[in-house]
Amino acid sequence: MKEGTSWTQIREEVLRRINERIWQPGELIPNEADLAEEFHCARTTVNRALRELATAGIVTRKRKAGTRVAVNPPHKAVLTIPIIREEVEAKGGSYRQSLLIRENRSLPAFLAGAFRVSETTPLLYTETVHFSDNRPFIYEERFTSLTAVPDFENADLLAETANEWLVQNAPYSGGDASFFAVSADAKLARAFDVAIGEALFATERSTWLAEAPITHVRLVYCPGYRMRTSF
Amino acid sequence: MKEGTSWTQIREEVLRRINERIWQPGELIPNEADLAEEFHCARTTVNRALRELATAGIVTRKRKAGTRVAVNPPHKAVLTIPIIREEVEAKGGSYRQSLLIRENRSLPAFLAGAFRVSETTPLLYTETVHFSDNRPFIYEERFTSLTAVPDFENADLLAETANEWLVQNAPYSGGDASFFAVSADAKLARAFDVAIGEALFATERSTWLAEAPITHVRLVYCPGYRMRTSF
DNA sequence: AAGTGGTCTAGACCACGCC
DNA sequence: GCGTGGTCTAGACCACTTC
Repeated sequence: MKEGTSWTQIREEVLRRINERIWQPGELIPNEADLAEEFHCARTTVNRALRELATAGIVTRKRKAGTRVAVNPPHKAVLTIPIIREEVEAKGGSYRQSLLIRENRSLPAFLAGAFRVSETTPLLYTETVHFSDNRPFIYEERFTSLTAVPDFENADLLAETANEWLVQNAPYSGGDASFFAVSADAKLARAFDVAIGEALFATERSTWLAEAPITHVRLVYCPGYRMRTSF
Repeated sequence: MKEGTSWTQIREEVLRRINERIWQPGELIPNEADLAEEFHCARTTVNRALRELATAGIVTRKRKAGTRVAVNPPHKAVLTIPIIREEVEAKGGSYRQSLLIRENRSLPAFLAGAFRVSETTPLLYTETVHFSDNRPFIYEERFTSLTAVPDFENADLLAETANEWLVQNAPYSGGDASFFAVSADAKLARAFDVAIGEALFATERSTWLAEAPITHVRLVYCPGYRMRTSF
């Protein structure tokens, strides 16, 4: 049929009225039926536009109570956690990795809180340096549960990074991540060729599949690295 | 009417088939019409389910090419950037701020790349320490454009933080953020009572409204702080 | 009880993109 | 060309929430 207004146009118009304070924060905006009449379109189309705005946190919707302009702008940013090889190559660098350690280890005590496997779970520990244009870029320390991913013990980690192998072979249902600063210890200082105590950006991530822990990884980035996002 | 299957049920069933590798990564899944027939529902309902999965990055969709299981799990995390007062109070701490500096400044050269205002734009510079239970929590340095937000010059920043005032009074259309590590300089070392050179976690954010820069802020967190998120 | 958003249907046309 | 997803319609019933 293609008459009236498209849902994206309605979304933009509503956004405009909110940004120009025609509809104030906290204020009730017209209901779907009225907006459909104003825009000469079906109520479904208005619904789509407002639903997207609600998902984005711009408005809040409740049955019977109606649709209101959200009081707080959505202080949210989507963080994309890239595959290291892709991050390096996206910046035009050449990627290389060096596998330093690969051995079975039990869970170290300091990880008991972050990585919830029992002390007897067999784990594979790997330590890898990722290079960008032959300069050390990321220092990776990873524990992977061989209970959750038995095949990982036989993975060829020289051809493929642990990250890539797991992405291809171990689905996960959730995870958590943290971001912080560390001082370079002797090992990191040597790896990055900086002084001991240098401030480095680091992240830790755990992933699991239906409550079963899969892997825990700590990445320490080279000096000066910034993780970026837009919103 | 309420027959067939709801779109959430379809979404869950598709997710199940993907997680159980019934549909492999990269593989083409049946088209909307066929799935609608299988689930005894309208094509619109299948469309809704698959659209949500595409938004979440679980599948990729192209006209004519069809719907495929995404090769990479969505390495995405939604980062909520909290209001500092709320972050402190959510952890059960008592919040207090101390406004150290409030004066007009022109744009410092080192920010020219990050905060794109002209050199002649009048800016208000504020420097604030945020406390949690009377311990210094965050050191904030902020530049705010008085062209974009003239009223900010008269804001009562003792009653309300700059962040809160801007959230209430200055809508924004976008922004970017970066996350990194810094070494404590003399000022930060004194503020947090740590040694010079200590590694601290920091973020920088800029926001703008329709290309017009509003504010640029650098937050340096207390030693040991971790920013966390789940996915 | 009544108003409002949430969802579903059946059908239609359109837009993109592979061939 | 033509198959596939993207969108829109008009109508209907449902579910939740406030009154």
